[in-house]
Amino acid sequence: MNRLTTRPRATASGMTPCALCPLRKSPAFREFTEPELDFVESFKTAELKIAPGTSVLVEGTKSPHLFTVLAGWAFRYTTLDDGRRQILNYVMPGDLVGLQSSVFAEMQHSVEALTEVTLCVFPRDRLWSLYRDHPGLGLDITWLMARQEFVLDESLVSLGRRSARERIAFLLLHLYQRAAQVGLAADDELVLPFTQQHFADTLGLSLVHTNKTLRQLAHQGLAEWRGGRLRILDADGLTSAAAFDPTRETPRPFI
Amino acid sequence: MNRLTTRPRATASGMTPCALCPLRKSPAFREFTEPELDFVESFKTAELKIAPGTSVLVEGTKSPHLFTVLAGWAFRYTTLDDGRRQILNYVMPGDLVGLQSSVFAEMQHSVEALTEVTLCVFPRDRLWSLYRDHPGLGLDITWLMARQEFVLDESLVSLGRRSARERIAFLLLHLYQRAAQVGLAADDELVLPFTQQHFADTLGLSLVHTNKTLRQLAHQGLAEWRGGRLRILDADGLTSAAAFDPTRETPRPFI
DNA sequence: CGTTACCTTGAATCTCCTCAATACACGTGG
DNA sequence: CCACGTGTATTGAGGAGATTCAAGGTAACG
Repeated sequence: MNRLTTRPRATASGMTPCALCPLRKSPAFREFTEPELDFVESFKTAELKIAPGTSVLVEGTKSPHLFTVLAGWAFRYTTLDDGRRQILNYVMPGDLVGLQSSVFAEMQHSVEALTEVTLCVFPRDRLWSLYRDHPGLGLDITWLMARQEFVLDESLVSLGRRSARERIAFLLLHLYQRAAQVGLAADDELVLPFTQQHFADTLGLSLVHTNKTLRQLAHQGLAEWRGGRLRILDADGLTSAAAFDPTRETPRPFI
Repeated sequence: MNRLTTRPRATASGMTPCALCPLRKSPAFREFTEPELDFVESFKTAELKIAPGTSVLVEGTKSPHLFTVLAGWAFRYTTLDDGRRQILNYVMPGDLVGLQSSVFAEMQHSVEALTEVTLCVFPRDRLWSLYRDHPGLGLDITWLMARQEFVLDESLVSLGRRSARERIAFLLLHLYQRAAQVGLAADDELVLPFTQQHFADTLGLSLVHTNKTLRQLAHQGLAEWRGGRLRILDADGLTSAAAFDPTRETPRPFI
């Protein structure tokens, strides 16, 4: 992994040059070639910082932008007419946001920030030139989408076939693992920047039952979630409580 | 939509030439350019016919192939250690199968045929040249994946936030709509080439409860499923029973 | 004509949901 | 400094929806 020499680049003021992108330091991401880096840098038109609770994208609208998460947590969700909300997945640094609007007439889901989120903004009408001139980047997008699909598959298994206890154990492990991959978690500890209501809406459970099951896991010494901080006390116990399929290897991400 | 003149092409014997692909007649798919058609034809290395019940891909294995469904129905699923099965989605003509193995070390799910299925076989190690030399096709793959992700999103909402009755109504409508798009259904009728057990494993419900709820829908004159044939008796009633979000526009597919 | 696979229905049970009340932390204004 | 409001977490009680167990019915097939 030959690190690129960091040299100054022309970018809009205030924007992180892609060459200095903190994500590139992560071993989880692949190295860009020079032309790719140049392209991405010209493709990136802005950097956006949004406050917790702010919507990045709203279902039913059309966005001319495509985003990449540089820092912070968000979540993707849809709501039914009567207010029922289903959180589809959590969005972390390195994730792509809003590709769907490049493909469909309008957004089919919303995205909302949980912490302060820094986004790199790309104009979606230049997506075609990305595919045409930098097929390696096109393949990377495919990679990201396949990984995303895998996450959705696993969620579907959880909601369809796992008990409340299993779902919760699974989600806790999943979030820890994903956060750890981008350096947001370590030492079996992790800050969860959301409420148990979010958790319940992810799991397809009621808030009350989610809370009771979480308390059960804490009481059994498997994991503890207090004051917005998760501590995994017994990773093995939690794994078996999750009905994890141990043969399942989690794919490594890159951008 | 300027239809291409059908002319003979050199292909392996017994294989349908891509120029004559029956799927291309469908208004749901876009027209290929000449070079694209040539490439796809050379990319396609075989045509495979498999019997109902046969596995196309098996979880935990590594496949060197990428498939496209030319005809027939299949389903994609995973199983937990103790045998619980979750069907992730149904695979119909025009769908891509096995892209995940092009991206991950091994398959994370299995695919099994429901009817006799005809597959076009592509070597996954040439996927890179597809992206490099025919970015339009790369973009098409992105399109297909985005559509697939949308389907998974909707399933997640169903399993997470809809009642048994709503889930069943929704799935019936969803299947009818998808089948109709590729010419497998019309006049509110559709052949369902699987059992209620498959249905239950898709919906995250037990077989018994699935059956009882289906009977309820039949009794109320909304839809009837007898002898492998589904009849939608009251599309509007079924739609409202599904807790459909009417603002949600279903994207049109192409390959 | 018996076997097998699938569909159907009833009954008992349990998981999870809703309703309801309380506790706790935090910030605001008096 | 304390009363108060708001948002979140916690716990109990009762009930609905879905599960499991169990038993038949029906159709296809050798």
